[in-house]
Amino acid sequence: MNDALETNSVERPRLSDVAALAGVSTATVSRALSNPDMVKGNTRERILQAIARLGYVPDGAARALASGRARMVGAIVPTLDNAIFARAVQGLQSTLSNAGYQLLISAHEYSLASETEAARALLERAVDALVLVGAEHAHETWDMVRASRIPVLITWTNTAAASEILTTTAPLIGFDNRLIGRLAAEHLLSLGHRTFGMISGVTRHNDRARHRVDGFRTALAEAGVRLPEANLIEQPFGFDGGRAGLKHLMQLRPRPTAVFCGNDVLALGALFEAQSMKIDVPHALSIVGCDNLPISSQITPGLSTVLLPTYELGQRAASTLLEWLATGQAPDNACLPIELVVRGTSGPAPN
Amino acid sequence: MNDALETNSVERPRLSDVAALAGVSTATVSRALSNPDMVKGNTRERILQAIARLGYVPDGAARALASGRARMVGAIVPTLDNAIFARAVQGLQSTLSNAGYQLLISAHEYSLASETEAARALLERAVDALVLVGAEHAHETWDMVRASRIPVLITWTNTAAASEILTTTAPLIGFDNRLIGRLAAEHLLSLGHRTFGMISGVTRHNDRARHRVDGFRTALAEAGVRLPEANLIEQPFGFDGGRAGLKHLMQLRPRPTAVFCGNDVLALGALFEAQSMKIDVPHALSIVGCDNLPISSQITPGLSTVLLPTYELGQRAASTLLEWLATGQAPDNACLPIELVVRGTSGPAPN
DNA sequence: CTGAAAGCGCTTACAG
DNA sequence: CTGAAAGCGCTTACAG
Repeated sequence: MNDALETNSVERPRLSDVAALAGVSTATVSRALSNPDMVKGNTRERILQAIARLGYVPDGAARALASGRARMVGAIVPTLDNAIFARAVQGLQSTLSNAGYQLLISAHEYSLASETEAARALLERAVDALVLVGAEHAHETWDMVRASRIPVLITWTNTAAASEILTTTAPLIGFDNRLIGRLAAEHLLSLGHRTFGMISGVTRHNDRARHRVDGFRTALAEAGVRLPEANLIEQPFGFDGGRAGLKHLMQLRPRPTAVFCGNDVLALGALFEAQSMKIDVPHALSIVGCDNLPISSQITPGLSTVLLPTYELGQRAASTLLEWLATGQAPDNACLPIELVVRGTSGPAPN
Repeated sequence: MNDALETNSVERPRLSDVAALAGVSTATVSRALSNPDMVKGNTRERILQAIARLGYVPDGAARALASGRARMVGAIVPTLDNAIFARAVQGLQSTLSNAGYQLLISAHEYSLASETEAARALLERAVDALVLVGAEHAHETWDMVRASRIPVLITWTNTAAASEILTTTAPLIGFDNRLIGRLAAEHLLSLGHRTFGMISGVTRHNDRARHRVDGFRTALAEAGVRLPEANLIEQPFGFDGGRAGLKHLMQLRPRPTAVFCGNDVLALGALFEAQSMKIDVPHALSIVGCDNLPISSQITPGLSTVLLPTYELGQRAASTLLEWLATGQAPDNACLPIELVVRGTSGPAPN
């Protein structure tokens, strides 16, 4: 019965159409929508009916311009093609949308320059806040972000960028990436390993990767074990990187009996390569990853890993940002708990 | 040297600030930005300098309101937690952002109701276009989408929703999901299998899943093979679903010698369960999945699968939408090519 | 090639 | 509790 209204009108209905139909002013309709208890129940009723009748959907651009809030949050991640970031984004998105915020997403594929472009693009959409991964960003990115005066949250790390010429900082919600490396080292040391390898993601412009290397190396050093340069290889994240890394490590002499990988994708690649090479994991080689991807608990032979609660990270980042937006109070830094999950590592084979 | 300007101004610079500094009208600045060759090179120069000097970033809300284009596209996917959707979103995002469009993303977790909510939320942000997965959506979703009068693209399927009480349709860019099932069936039949099982995702409200079942069953029937009800089990997407599905199938008598899974996540779960059950894959059991996730080419024993070019799908959807927005011409439907990738399937064990 | 001015569709003090 | 009106920061015919 409202077909005529819905189907025949050439124009999308406006707030004023609703107001006219309900016999009130546009101001009242606006209030009924954003501040329902400012209008009398009776009036509200009529307005809601008019809205339903017309199929009215507010225009976010106008609303954002008038109110100064777009109810959108931007996020820039390295890639969605790694489950670990996809999960975090999922956590971010679901928490935001429950609070009426939408997520504008962009990926920079590990390029600082495209991150800058992405930041510009998101800021141009008038996002209310921005989520970044890691503390290391191009000067231009920091400049723009600062100039925009919107809340910015750094995730995935609990450590401000080291090479700070910049005074710029932002609240951090993340993990202690050094501890990740330390947990791996201590675990492998406790099993009796003495010869190690590490396959890291590319550390340039990636503070998380660097800190993981750092923590691993430091913990080994504390135990009196040195990690030679050759025993640390950087590879692009991906199965192939893990495979190439392992291939390299396995031709070293003495051959490492334990390998720590910067994340689970590398670790899985290493595992697959070990299988191809007929290396007996875990008896001839123990592998520890990081992330605890769903697949990591399924795969055989077992893959030990450091569990990162990334979905929770996404949720936490979202709720932190929402509170920041609501109160105007910048939040404290937070460091989410991580834990080592042991599956199928063993001591070095006696020889 | 522009520190004073950048750091001390309390307000974010406006178009009018740029105009004042460059000594032109706001109209000219606006043109310099969106239609550079409408302004003299000389003038443009000065404007660009003023912009750089002030660190001006346009306000997207105002721009969207005035121009009627937000330069944003909304996408609603079932979940980002499956690599296959994450990849498609990545393809979508990168193509869009190259064209100056940003992606507003939402996930509905296989709930039609939350899809409706997501659609409303995105439409309220005044997106210029919308991308949906599958042709089956709540009545309310279709209504809103139609009322919004923006381009809407259906992806992942090449078939309009069957139970169309609705006259609503939208251009389709996707795969022939029936063919996926058919390819799996024909492959397994050609190996000599006669007893089959299928682990499908939940088919309710999921046309893609339904069509895959359909195609599998139809192709078997054409070869004179019936798929008994008990040999088809629906499971939620996830490793656990695959595991549970396989457990069920393996206790049937006669026991299936070949299993087709609705996607690779289910197939991997089935594979893991087979390993747990010490079933020799592929000799005692052949498994075929769908998607060709990166992991699927790495895993042992081999997993045959139907390769879906989902990254390309994302790109294609983006470019189609961009052209639609540019020309106003609704695009034709498109069906992307798929192909069977054979890895480690075998004929049934002789008995 | 450039400017003055209207207008995009909302929100929000300010009155009442 | 409600309305009249100004204003958010752009774009875009319309003139010149």
